[in-house]
Amino acid sequence: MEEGPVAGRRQEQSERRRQAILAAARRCFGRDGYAGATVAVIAEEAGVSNGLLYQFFRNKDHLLEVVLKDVVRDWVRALVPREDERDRPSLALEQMFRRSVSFCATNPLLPALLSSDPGLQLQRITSASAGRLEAHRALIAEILERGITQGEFRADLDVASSADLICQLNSDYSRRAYAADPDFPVTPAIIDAVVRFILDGVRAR
Amino acid sequence: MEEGPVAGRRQEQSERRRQAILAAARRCFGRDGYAGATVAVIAEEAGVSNGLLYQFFRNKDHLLEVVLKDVVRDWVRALVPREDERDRPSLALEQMFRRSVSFCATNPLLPALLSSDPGLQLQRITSASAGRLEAHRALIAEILERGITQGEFRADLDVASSADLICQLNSDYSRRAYAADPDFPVTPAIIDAVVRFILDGVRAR
Amino acid sequence: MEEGPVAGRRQEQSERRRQAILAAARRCFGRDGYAGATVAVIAEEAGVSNGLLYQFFRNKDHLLEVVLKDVVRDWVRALVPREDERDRPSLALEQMFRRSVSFCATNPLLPALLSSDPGLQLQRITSASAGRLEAHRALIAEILERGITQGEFRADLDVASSADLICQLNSDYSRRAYAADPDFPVTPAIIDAVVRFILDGVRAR
Amino acid sequence: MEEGPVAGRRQEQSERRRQAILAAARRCFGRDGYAGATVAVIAEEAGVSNGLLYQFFRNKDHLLEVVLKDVVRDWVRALVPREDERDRPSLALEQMFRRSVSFCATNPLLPALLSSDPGLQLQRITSASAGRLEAHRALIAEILERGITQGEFRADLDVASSADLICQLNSDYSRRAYAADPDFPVTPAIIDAVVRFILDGVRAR
DNA sequence: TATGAATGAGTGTTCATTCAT
DNA sequence: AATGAATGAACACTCATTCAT
Repeated sequence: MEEGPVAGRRQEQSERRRQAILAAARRCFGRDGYAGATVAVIAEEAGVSNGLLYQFFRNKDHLLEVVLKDVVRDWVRALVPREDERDRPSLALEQMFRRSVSFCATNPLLPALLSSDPGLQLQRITSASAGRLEAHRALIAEILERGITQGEFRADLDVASSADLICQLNSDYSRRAYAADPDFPVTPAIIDAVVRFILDGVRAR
Repeated sequence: MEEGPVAGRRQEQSERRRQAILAAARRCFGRDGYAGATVAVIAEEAGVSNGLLYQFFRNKDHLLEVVLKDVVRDWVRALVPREDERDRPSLALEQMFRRSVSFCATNPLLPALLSSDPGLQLQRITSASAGRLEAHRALIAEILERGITQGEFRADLDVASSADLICQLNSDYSRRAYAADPDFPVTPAIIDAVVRFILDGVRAR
Repeated sequence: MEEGPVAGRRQEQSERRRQAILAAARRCFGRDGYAGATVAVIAEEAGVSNGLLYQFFRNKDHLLEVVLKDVVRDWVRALVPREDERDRPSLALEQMFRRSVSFCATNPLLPALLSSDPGLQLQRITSASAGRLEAHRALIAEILERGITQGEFRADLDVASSADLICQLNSDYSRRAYAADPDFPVTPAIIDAVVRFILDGVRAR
Repeated sequence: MEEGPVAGRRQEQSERRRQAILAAARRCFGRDGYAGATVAVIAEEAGVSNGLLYQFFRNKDHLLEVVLKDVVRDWVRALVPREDERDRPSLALEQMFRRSVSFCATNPLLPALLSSDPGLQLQRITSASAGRLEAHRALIAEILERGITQGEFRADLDVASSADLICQLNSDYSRRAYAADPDFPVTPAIIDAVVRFILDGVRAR
């Protein structure tokens, strides 16, 4: 009924808790997978009660759905080329790759999404996000086309396949950067090698 | 107690059932993920009773562990260069890539393993298999070294990073070949493009 | 603290809200049963907040208790013979029956009470209302006695049992009139038949 | 695989447990209503584990469905006129009434069904049983018709309405016989009075 | 007085695991 | 060796109740 600082503070705390739940869910889903993560643990890590979760999200599925949308949104946002990269396709490709890796290194869950984790059984859910990945691939294709036009990239490049490959490497090393598997560390040297590899593959000789 | 043909036949049937369970488990884990697969369904698909499973395997975890070891063993076996590829590093790389994709296209579960599927919660388990993946990478490194020695590959190649990258692409497209996501199909054109990318990246100019 | 028209108006609105809650509770309990009705829905239908309910009623049980008392009070009030029926026992019986049916047709919840709905788990609660039902039966007995005295009813009538029977039929058809089960509709013809049955059973030959 | 006394004994015990669950469910549903009865309590009263219940019944709903079907089947079975009552309509009506009361006095849950307990919210479920109640009413109508033909019952009897009324009383006192409410006991005297009332209403003068 | 965000005990249900046969 | 009936711990989810505002 009453609007004002009082209602505001309450609403504010409520929103803070909602965010805490989302953050905890990102961590848990990313760490334990969908089935492995329990609502109870998510709530505990968020520092709220079991039931509060259901005031914000219809059910566990819905929570995951929202988390995924947020993560993918953040990721795609990070990938968009900066203004000064517009006319330098090679740089655009390189920076996109590096930003993606950086992003994932600090963002749980995306790896699972990118690898189409069968444990998530997310057919319906991820299809919503699939469009965004497609957009990402289209973005790369666009950069490649521009590079060809400008003569910086090979004229005979198979744009579609190359975009797929680059998009794939983007996802891969981003995922591994997060997973931080000690047996397969993603060192700066490797990152540099991959960048060189990509550019070698697309650049005109 | 009894030795002879009867005991032999029994043992034989027992081994056949064990294999049936392992085959069903491969399918189920690959299709449904670890948490999604139920012991009951695995037993049913194997055509045995629920309880028999526990005569061969300590528990669900153990079953997965054995399945994974087998799958990785089969995979690595398929990757080893053929005799006639020994002295042709480029061909060896290409065939290794193509064989891996073929293998995964008909082998559920490996993709999940390769992507460190968090749904599988394989931290402890995969460490056992990690050694084999490491061996795979070493194998690639060996091919690269030979190619450099023979002058077929670039002399300034970063062997370790390149091996990592190629191993990664191996896993990626193998995984995707199995997943068969309609939104991201792995067409022959893409396979060819990836092969070309790899060879472009390592070959001497 | 403050006395005057403001306090009065506040108190007035408070009472109006209390009544809104009671009305909503009648509807909900009648429609959904005790366990099926939720405090949240009752509050919503009453147009008040969840918590306000607990300012007027100790808990859900208490709310039901009050609702039941009110309903039974209204019902019994409706049953009391009118002035002009005082000396005409047959008419009194008939009108009582018809009024009860009419009352229940527009009053949820009473039917559930009348049928000792186990879903309501009313053992302790209804005992409070039982006295009123007993009063109703006594009322019928009284009418029967008067009818016997006046020679309109059979002299050998088992008053207690007959009162019980009539009270029962009262409840039955009242309940059914509300339930409005399409498979067992309470038509005017049935009402008439029941009235005739009752009068046939008690009237002197 | 193996059929014989061993498998038989196991199967036998299994069936015994199934029956124990059904019996416990009858008691619990009858005593506590659908929502009030918990699966845990039913299992405990049946002396089995929580989970076993779900080997026999899909879920709580299904369990109730089966229980209801059984109860109604038993009840209707009890109501069918005996051979020697065939040509004596008055006796048939009387015995039907008395048998129904006896049946319900020892059979939990039927009362709840008969009173269309809204707490059960059984629309879909009971509709299956509604047919049986309809059959019951048809049975009474048949007896009435025969009585009219034989000249034992009033020629001007409204058969449909009378059948409804008698069916209703059948249900009522059956229900009350089970509920055994101390405030409204069903004494033999009352039973006799109701029987007399019914026969008075239908018999020719 | 009035709100509704927050709680947590309790529910129905699943499923890995055991064990009598 | 093999079965599958039986177990019970664990899960997602609901809802009566409380309390800071």
